[in-house]
Amino acid sequence: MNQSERITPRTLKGFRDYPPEVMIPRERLIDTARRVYCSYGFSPIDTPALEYLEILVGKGGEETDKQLYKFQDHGGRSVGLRFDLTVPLARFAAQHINRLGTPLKHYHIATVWRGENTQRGRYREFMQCDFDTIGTLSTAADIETALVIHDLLCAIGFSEFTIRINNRMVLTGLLERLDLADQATTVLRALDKLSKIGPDRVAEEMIATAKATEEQARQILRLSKISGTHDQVLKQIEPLVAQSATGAAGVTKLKEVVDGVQAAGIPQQRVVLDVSIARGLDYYTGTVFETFLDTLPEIGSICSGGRYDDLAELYTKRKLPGVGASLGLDRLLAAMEELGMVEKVATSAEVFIPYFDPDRLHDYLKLAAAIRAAGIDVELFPEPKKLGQQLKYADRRGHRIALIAGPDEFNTATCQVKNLATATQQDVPMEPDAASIIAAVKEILQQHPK
RNA sequence: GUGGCUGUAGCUCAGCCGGUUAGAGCACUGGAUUGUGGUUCCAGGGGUCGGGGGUUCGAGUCCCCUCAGCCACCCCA
Repeated sequence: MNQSERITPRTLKGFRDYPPEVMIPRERLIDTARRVYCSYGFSPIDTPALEYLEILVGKGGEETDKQLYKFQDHGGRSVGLRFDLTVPLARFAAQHINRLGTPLKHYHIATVWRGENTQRGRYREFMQCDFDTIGTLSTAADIETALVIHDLLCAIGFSEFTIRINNRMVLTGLLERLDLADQATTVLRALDKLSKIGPDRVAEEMIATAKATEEQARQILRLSKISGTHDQVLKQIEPLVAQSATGAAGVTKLKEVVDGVQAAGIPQQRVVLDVSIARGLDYYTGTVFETFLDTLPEIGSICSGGRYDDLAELYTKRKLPGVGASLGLDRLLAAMEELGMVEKVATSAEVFIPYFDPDRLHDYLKLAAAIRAAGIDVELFPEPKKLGQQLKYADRRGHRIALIAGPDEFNTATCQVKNLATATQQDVPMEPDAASIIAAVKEILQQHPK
């Protein structure tokens, strides 16, 4: 082919290829998320990547609409790629609730698309792992959401992280009292930046964009000075929202959530009441969560969510309150990569069989089949190269055990079981069903678990 | 979407005021070692210098456009 005709292989901005060393930890993470979600009784769902545009538009606020990938399909329909998994879930719930009943406990692990500018841990195509409880107003579901986030991060292998919790009603109550309720979104957006830009600039922004007075801004920022134990924080918030029924209810809910979380046995320091977190998305109405890694806070929240009691009302008359959260799989992976938590292996098969004796292909195939039948992943090298080269390949790919059998071994009906990590090996009898070999392999895998 | 920085081998980078055949380390392939990997030694392959256009006798180097990455804003997982 002429060089000028050749197409440059490339990927779009914010879209990535996933080679094995990326996919293996990625799939492990997905497995972990599945396991934790299932352990709380959540069951899997999926929805289409493409939705009618009207389903997606106007749910997360102006900014999210700008980031939506939208176009006309072949039939002239206005369509869009899903921006998150919460909006499709709300549609799903509204559409199927009569058949499924409540409460609905679902998890949804899938790709979403946002046409925004890229940055580290921030892509245009990325995967979210959502779990949601639909159809109950009970605070038990809010508490459980925090517990799932906690268990999930522990299961992934984190010990130093902080789940920040707030309730939007607290903020709404305060804004009502200050007669700023109609500016809620802009005020909350500004407040959300508190940890990043500091109180002075938040105040400036509130005055500029939300038309707040200096006194109003000062009142709101009193929240930011609140700190201490859960009880201390709650005591300080109470008087600020006392005149507002909404605010008082928010404080009560907040207390119920932290009490429940504590009762479930979660270490206090991992859960922080932070009245400044507001979440950008417009649809949150109650409890909100953000989760930060203490060792890498600058990457942003890696698991966020909250209660959205009115989202499904856009699709159904029926009241369908929901609460849930979303693990940002790709952002978390970027963080783990940076923290050196991602082991670089190119294979998940523990056992490697070198193609040693060129005349014994069938014996190797049989051996591999017997080991696979025992539930152990095994790779047979495809060509009878020099043994040293094959072992080098096995070492590089991250196999853990090599089963070496050449003419000598076949003559004595044995097989060398070699532990690649410790460079030790043992001769094991090779039976037709490979029982002794399988036993030896299992023993090594047990002694040196991953 | 706006602004800034960056782009040379698979990776990390060097390459002077534009000058002839574009370098290093690591990685890769082969050999030393015709049956044993992660150490060592030797050899080799691999680049139209992100892409396109311009200035120039001459461009990796200067200018413009474009694509991509990073950073800030914005927003968020």
